Amino acid sequence: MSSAINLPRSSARPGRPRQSDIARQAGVSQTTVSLVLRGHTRAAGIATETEDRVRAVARSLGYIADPVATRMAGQRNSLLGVYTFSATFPLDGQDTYYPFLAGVEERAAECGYDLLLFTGSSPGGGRSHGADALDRLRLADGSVLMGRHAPIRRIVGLASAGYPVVFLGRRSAAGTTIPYVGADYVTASHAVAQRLAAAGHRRITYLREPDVAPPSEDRELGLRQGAHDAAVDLDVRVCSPGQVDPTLLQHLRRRDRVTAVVLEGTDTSAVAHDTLRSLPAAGLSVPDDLSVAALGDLTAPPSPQLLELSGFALPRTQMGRHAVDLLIDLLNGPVSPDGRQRLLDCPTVDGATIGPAPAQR
Amino acid sequence: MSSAINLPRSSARPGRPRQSDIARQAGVSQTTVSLVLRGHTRAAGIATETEDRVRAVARSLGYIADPVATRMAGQRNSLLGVYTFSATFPLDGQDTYYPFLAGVEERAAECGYDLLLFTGSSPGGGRSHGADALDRLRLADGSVLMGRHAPIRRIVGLASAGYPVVFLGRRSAAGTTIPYVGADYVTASHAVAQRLAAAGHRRITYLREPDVAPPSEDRELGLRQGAHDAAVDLDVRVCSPGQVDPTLLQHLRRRDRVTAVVLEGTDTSAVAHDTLRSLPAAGLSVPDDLSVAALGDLTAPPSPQLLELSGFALPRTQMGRHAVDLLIDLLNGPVSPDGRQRLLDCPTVDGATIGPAPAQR
DNA sequence: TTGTAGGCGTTATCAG
DNA sequence: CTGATAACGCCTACAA
Repeated sequence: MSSAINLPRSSARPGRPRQSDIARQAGVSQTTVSLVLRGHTRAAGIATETEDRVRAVARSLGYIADPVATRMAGQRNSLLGVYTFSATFPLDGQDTYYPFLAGVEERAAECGYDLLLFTGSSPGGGRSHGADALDRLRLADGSVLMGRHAPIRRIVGLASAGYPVVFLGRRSAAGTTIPYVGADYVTASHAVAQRLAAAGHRRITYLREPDVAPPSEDRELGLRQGAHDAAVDLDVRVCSPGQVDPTLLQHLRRRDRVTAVVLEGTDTSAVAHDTLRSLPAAGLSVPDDLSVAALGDLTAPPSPQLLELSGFALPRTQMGRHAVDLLIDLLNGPVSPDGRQRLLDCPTVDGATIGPAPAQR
Repeated sequence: MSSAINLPRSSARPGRPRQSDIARQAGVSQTTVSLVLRGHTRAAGIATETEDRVRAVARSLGYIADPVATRMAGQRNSLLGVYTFSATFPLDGQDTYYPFLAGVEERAAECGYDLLLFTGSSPGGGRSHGADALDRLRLADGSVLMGRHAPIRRIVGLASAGYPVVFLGRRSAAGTTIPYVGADYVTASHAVAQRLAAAGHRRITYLREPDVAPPSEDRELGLRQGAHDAAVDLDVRVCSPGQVDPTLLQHLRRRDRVTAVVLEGTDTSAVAHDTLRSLPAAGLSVPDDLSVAALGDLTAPPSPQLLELSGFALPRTQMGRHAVDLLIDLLNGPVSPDGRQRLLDCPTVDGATIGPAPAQR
């Protein structure tokens, strides 16, 4: 019989008061309780007297709506997923993703959403990046995705299956473009080239990481255009982490007559850090012997006493906030194609590492 | 008719696949799907063939159980809540909570849990700390709570209502003690007093923040005991942020003959940072004129070129990991009272700011 | 071996 | 103005 199921609720378990408890004590129906508690009393035209009575009983019982049931009844769960394609919280204190998360969290809070942090992407985790990892996104009403490397195809699949997704960073696959909030690397990098040119530099080198990822592609593009527009010699040099050493830097400066080096911030910024660490050993002082510019702020400063790098930063927190806004827009209905992609300006960082080009020796 | 209600689900909205969808495609009942997916196939004696078929359809549909419904039905959903009593991600880049979160995330991932980040606590958020904020925790199987200031009473309420909770930091209310994973501030602070004594300091001052919070209480206790054991003069000085200036420091050194100052790391470490910033203006060099020790690492270093502070650090990431372990233990059944509270050792930081006590002038 | 039915606590619709 | 009644998605005791 169902009594075996019912009894524990009504008697055995002291439990939390339910709307039906209030209803009984107030002598109304459970529906009325719900109406009153949700403030629909006007719309439903409920007697003020009734309302007061219900409210009183609710208070006296210390009633609190069960969030689980509430979300179950509404058809959304007010949960926004956050998925990072890489360790969400890198062990070595890299704070690449943290500011994004901060922005996401801030805005989500303001909008009444909680965050579902998917942990599948952690290295050594019990879960893999595999198929089911992405499927779990469905737990949330919609999700913000990020990470330098992401399986676009599958994300496109998700999105076109109607699942609301926003990528933090410009991403697109052949044909389709998924909703994203990115940084305008092209424009910002273009400006960096111009600044270097304005400082008199005629030969500059961009030390970029070898992996193919939109941020690096966009930077290279902007830098090339900027260099071209300013009639500056640009050498794009692809380096793996560990390949940059004092010798290379000396060669650049002495042999190739390069007067400015452009670095980029990535999830590890490994190449950039290598470069900065190699400068002293190379006997090059910044910006006297060599100017240095950064495309995007470097995470995890290598040493404390470094000069602030000139270049531009990423509006990470802002990006996080906008991503949430876009996601919520998506949740609330279709968004025009134009509105689905948003690029934010990168704040310029004056810094102290761009100086006038040294006279040719 | 209900068709008006049913249609949107089955056709209009692509939505998430439900067990009934699987059931239909697999030609079985929804019950069977549930049984199979929960692994009750043995107990229920379900044909292996049926099971395979169900599993295949589930996979092909990318089925994932709705965590809300799962919990509603009284089951676990493999979600761990994280609630911070203060902004989880402070705007000013303070990273007090981040390492905790990192530890929690790591361990949760290893154990197959996702994280539910409750955002109710953000300042300026649309939500308050109010009643419902804490109640949303129920969406998760259990929760990790943190924050220098927390409404213990209500947390005790939650815990004694049977909801699994672990506090990150030692917390107790009159009578009850909630499960926690804390840092052994007492022992670590005691050791700091001893170290100062060993360096010859006979008069030291502890500049602590005015608010009453367990970390500060424990530190004061340990420091007092350590000072007592080492026969050292300890002055505990309660300072509000902004009250520490060069003049105060000069007075301490010149008038009170204090040779060492002890600072504490809090969520803002405001007083500590004020102190550090005031040192140069006070004409005091560290550690020649004055030794400085830190009880807990200071978040958000005030200036880049500071010496590493001697004292101890917090094993934040470890604490986060242990909190998850404890929480999972709690989830799996009763934990002995002894096991419900865990204190971790604080790693000693040698640093460069404790020097021999200067000779009395 | 599989399906039926009822319940979890709330919201929403629709008669009365 | 109020109260049945039916979802929401899942789980499980019990029936067939």
